[in-house]
Amino acid sequence: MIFKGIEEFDGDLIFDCGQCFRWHLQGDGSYTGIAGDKVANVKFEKGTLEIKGPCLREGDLKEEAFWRNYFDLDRDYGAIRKALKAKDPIMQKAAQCGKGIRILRQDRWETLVSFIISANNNIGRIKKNIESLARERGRYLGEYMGRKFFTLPSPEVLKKCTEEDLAPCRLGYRSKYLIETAKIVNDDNGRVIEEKLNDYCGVGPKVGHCISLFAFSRFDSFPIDVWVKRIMEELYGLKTKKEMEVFAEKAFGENRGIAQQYLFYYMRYVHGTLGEKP
DNA sequence: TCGCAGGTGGTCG
DNA sequence: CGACCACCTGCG
Repeated sequence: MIFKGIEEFDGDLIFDCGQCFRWHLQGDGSYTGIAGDKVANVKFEKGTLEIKGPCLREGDLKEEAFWRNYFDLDRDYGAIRKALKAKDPIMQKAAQCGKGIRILRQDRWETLVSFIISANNNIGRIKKNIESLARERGRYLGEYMGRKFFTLPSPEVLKKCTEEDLAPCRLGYRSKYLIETAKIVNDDNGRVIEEKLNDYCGVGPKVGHCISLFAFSRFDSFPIDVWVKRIMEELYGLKTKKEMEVFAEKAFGENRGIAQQYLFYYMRYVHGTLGEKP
């Protein structure tokens, strides 16, 4: 499946800026991963996005619509970046470096599960926890490019699990959060409700904002994690989270969620934990 | 060994 | 309310 004429798409940024945890870099620069129950390999080169997958048929309009939506292809990120660059000199640089970032439109339940797991956790372990949960309780889809793929367990499956059942996943105290949350979501017929985000167990302000942004495309959500807090202290001289929230709304406006992604990536670039990138 | 990691929930004052 | 603090786990 081919999408042409895409101006802003950088897999290294999209798949490694903290919004998703199930995509893996391949030797050729492409990414292989899973979204919902769809396994795929994604490669971008010179304005052309190529998506391959074990179950992908050429000309499948439904599939095309799925990936177009998933990668938010109809949004003009160039225009958003341009507008953000005009806000201040710091954001100008951040948005410059962040060219190619897109906010995925991820499955709500999967995003909820992923970010409950992310709380007080590090990326490496978050990824392992999620894969482990999928492997233990999800549905096996098959092997693709040398890797076995499993879906995440549905609310219905997860609500029936005990903490003991989930022990092999090494989720720690997050196990009971997931089980409790699964019960609530299951009672709502499997639907994750945006207005109820903070009622879910294990969802506080930070995780809630991540879900709003990454699953509900609420671009005016501005998740403040320790990294964003650090860089805003460093670059903008702000101290408290409250100050940062107020500032972000005023300074970055309705697209402050994307601004957050640019800042997050920019900090890693500045501090050299990332490879060279113009 | 001990602190820390992309916070949250519970408990005080 | 706002300010603590315990919390599973694995890595450095």
